[in-house]
Amino acid sequence: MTIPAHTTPSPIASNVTSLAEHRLLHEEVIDHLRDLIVTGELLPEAKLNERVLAERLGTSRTPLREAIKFLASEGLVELVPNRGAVVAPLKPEKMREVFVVLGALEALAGEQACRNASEADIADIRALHYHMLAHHARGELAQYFRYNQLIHQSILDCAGNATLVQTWRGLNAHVKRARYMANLSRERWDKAVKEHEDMLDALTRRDGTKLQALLRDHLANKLALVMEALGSGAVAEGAR
Amino acid sequence: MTIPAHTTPSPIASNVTSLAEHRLLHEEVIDHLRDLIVTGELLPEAKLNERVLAERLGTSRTPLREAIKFLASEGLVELVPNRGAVVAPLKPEKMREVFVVLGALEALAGEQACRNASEADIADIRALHYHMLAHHARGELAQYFRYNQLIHQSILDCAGNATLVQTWRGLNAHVKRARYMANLSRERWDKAVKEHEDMLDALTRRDGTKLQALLRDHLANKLALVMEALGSGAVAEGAR
DNA sequence: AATGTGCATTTTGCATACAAAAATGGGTTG
DNA sequence: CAACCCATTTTTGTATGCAAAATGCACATT
Repeated sequence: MTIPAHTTPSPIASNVTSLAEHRLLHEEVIDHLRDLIVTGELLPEAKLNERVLAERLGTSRTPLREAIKFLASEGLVELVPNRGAVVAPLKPEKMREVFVVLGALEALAGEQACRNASEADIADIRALHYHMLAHHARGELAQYFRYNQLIHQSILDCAGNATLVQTWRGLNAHVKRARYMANLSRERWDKAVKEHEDMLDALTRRDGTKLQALLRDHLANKLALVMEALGSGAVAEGAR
Repeated sequence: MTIPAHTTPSPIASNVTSLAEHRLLHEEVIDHLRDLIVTGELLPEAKLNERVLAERLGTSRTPLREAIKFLASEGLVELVPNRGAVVAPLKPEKMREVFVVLGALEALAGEQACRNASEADIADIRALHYHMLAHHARGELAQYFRYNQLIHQSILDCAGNATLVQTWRGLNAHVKRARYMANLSRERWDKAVKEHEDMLDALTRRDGTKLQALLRDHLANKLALVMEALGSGAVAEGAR
């Protein structure tokens, strides 16, 4: 029933920190609502009843509606005129699209990262990598995901392109959402880890072309994984 | 004082048509406000006074605030806690970032378009191309831009990836905004047209690799153009 | 039984009201 | 003359009110 911490306190790369003081309500609501959607607590196609949701989030309808508009622009919710909003459906076709675009973005990021990353940046990523390996070895899926995400995000950060990061983040939310629904076979999991090894290797050697290709493949494999899950009707098994 | 029609009635590629009936107020406001920002009628860093803007757009503050949140997610406005929103500044660094990402997206689109486009699609793009040439010959800049945008959008559409289109659209708004501020030398203009010739050629031959490279170069040149304009202090000369 | 039809309820969309925070400005003091 | 302080005004952030649209449901009709 508790909500996983997904606000990514990101050990490295804290670019958009700032607001220390008491955050604004509608901003809180944006993050809270996004979290509910990404973690699958609000299932795809679920209707967002304003009165009910506002009460659940402890606000009035106004900040909630503003948050919904924000998330609509991110693509996580869909606005239906005069009928409010629904959680964006999780269609296989949409997933395919998102992964294709993410592939291009991560490939770009990988290339740039090989150019721009400092040795310290790479060391940080290596550290994250070993954390991830540890969690993989212990079969701790949630923590594995966490570090996996942090690694990808760090590579993005190293590209030195905040716009790229922001764009990626928006699309990645969809992936995270699918992740929560897909079960990971040990076989696929091992494969993914192996791919990460290769990626770290390419980054260390600053072989941008190689890293680009690896990231594309990695994303393609993730897609295949998600498609399996979606195809097998495991779509609606997200929460609770 | 009148506002240029920027809602792109798009001769070809009308994918997201639907709502025939009376659109919702906050949606109107989103488009109207985006237009004001993209055309430079609202200059970068301009403060968005809710009371004034609401009056100007003929609504109350509620739909306006919802629109602002939506556009904030697109990156066209920035939210400052307890101090409202401002039109996103138009920094050279941001432009560089946007063009790099757009380059990757358009390259991806070009590659996919060479695979997926029907002959009819290509014929349509060719038609747009000739329209553009005509306007170029007559020195009609605004109409040239219009068809230029339509061509790029059509290539995107041909990629058959709605998410790609949506992502591109959001970033492209920033470019459009810069466009309205940059003056185009005849020399650069001719060069851009020549590049479009090559692009059409590659698309016709379905040479995805070539088109990809051309699009990347084309975007890089556009960036150089915008940077000139921004660098020469012509930033604040948008409107009025 | 299936399909309309009209009324009651719910829900959305927009406007307004109110409270808290920030800007403004004028006067005082060092 | 500049810097600071405090009261006033303005502006933002949130909650609430109200009208229009949608939904649900009982009942009538074929």
